[in-house]
Amino acid sequence: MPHASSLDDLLGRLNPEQRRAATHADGPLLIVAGAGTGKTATLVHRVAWLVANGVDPARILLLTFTRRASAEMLRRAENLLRQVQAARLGHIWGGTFHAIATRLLRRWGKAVGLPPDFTIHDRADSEDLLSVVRTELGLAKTDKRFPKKGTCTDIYSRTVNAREKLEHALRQHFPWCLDWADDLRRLFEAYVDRKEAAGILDYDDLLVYWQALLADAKAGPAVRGLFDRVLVDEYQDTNALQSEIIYLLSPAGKGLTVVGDDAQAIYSFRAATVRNIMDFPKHYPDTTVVTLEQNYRSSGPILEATNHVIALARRRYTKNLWSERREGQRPALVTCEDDEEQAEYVIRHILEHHEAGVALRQQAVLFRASHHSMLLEAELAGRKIPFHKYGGLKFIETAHVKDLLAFLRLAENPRDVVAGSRLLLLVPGIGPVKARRLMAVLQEAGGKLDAWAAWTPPAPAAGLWPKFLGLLQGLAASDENVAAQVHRARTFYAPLLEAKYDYAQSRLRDLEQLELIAGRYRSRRRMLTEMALDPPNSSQDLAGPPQLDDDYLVLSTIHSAKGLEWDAVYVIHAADGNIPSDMATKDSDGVEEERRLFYVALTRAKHWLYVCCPLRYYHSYRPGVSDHYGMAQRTRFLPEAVLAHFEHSVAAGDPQAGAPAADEDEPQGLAADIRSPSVRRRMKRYWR
DNA sequence: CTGTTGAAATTTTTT
DNA sequence: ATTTCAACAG
Repeated sequence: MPHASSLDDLLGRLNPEQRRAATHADGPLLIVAGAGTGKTATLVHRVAWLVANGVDPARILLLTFTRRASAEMLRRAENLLRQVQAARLGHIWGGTFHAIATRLLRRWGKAVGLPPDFTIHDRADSEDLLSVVRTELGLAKTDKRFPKKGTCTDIYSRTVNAREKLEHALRQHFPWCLDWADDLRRLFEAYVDRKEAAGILDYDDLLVYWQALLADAKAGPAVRGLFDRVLVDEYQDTNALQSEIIYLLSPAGKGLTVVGDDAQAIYSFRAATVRNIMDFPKHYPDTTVVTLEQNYRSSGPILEATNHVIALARRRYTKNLWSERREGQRPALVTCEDDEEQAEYVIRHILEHHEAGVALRQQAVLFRASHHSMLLEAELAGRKIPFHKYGGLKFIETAHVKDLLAFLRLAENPRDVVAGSRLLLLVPGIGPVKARRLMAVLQEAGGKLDAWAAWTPPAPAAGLWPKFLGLLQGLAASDENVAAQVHRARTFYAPLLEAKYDYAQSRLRDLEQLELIAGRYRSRRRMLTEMALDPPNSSQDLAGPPQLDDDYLVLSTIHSAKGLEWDAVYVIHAADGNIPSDMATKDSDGVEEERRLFYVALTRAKHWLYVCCPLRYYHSYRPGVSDHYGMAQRTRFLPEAVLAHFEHSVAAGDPQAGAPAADEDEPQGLAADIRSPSVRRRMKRYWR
């Protein structure tokens, strides 16, 4: 081990437990890492240590929760290796379960009957295909309403990922759909056939086929043999199917390292189960468990408070997070009158910190549901404070972007019914019935677009049809770069867009952005795969290489904030009904998960933490309630005993505005409009 | 068949 | 506010 001694110096910066984990030999290893305990540093050092000790980087598999986490870890490990002048990391296998599955299946999928050029459907595509199949089966017109496509997809996904029987999944998670069990079964069977016929894999299939590949008598050992070391991050958020994949990759746990924190399990709605991490030592005899408890992230008072929040949870791996830091401000619990006052308060403090030298990107506003930040976004936009929103509606999910990508997708896979129908419906005179027939024709012709040339379009489509067909044939045969293909589709599509949507100008600008970004991809297939697996979060993401000097505030759902940290964190809408979400309070498991979610939010903060609770909140619809305002209660996760660790304050209105209080009998919404007439106008822009 | 209009129902988090 | 479905005119 030529570099062991210099690496030792670097390892010396770790605490004893971290070092034990980083330099563990090759028996199964479970690292239980509390929030802010240097989990990433430990993993990074472990990767570097392995490579410095002669493990071939190309035989290391690093599974992370997001592509971003993977890139960050590889970057830091590479850095360490450079310092000890050891081997380069080179071609380590890093990425999400789904991304790695794609790579493996493109290469070895043939062994389980997959064509190498399969198409990947994202969540929305899966819903659409399921909906197509549903109408074909005639399940749409029944006396009682059939579950919505989104619900159907959730049910399907759960049975696959949790490996549960349909009845069981329905009883546990979708009891109101129990009546439909038989129809759902028929639907799912037809859906599976349909995907197979069209060469389509959805997210769940990527895992299913990976599992099948590993279980295959011939291909299994070959794929397993690719890796000497397997490291899995965020193990508490893996599901049953993923845990099987891990098992098949390393049945005895040799070379296997998993890292996680049961107190931060927040993805059970995606069928993740905390049992994976709890039972790990049972599944892999001789597991070494290392627990990281020294917190390096948060100030003493913040850690004190978050420890009390999570102490009220039921949990099994007990950790006592401690820190050497005592100093710091206590976290604040801020009571606000309403949403607007909350936005005022948050912005005021963001600006104060900013003036004191804390960059905007070192500050984050966190919330439970994507729409909780709507008003804040409008206010930020109005004051020209730059921000970046993670989670929620993605750029890729907007109708016009989906339309444009559908051109490329149909050219890539002419059997893709979802892309095809979407395009056909754009043509005037073509409705669902003709679209379905045309897709059937295409399917029978083995995907040859020429099959459409024989078709006589109805009068309204006569002018457009030849151009439409010509474009698609051109794209299908095209070997131009991807940007040029996007350009051709955009030129054809622009007038249709203008006729179909409001705010055409801003949508057209989005498509220009899309054309720019297309230039980054080597091939059309590459681009479509990336778009499905790792879509850009917002149009800002597409705007080109990030400027080092540009600074923006971070807005994020709590889920998307996982693994990240900021100097100042503002948790908004910390009221019962939002945190915990009303949706999740039907059983105690749901409430416990919401508690962990709240805990994740609080533990993102390094120096300043603000928890805001608006007393009055707006809800869009509630049966039998005409009044659209409700009175909120502080979140149940901050009972009196825990509150002792918070500083209390009341967000008084913005002193600068000096607006008179609203009249008692005047509806609040109207008063708000009068005070700030531009807010509503700005809100409208949000939906573009 | 298509395209439009209206009414009823629904409500989160994401690879 | 959005999605879904039914009714109806062309």
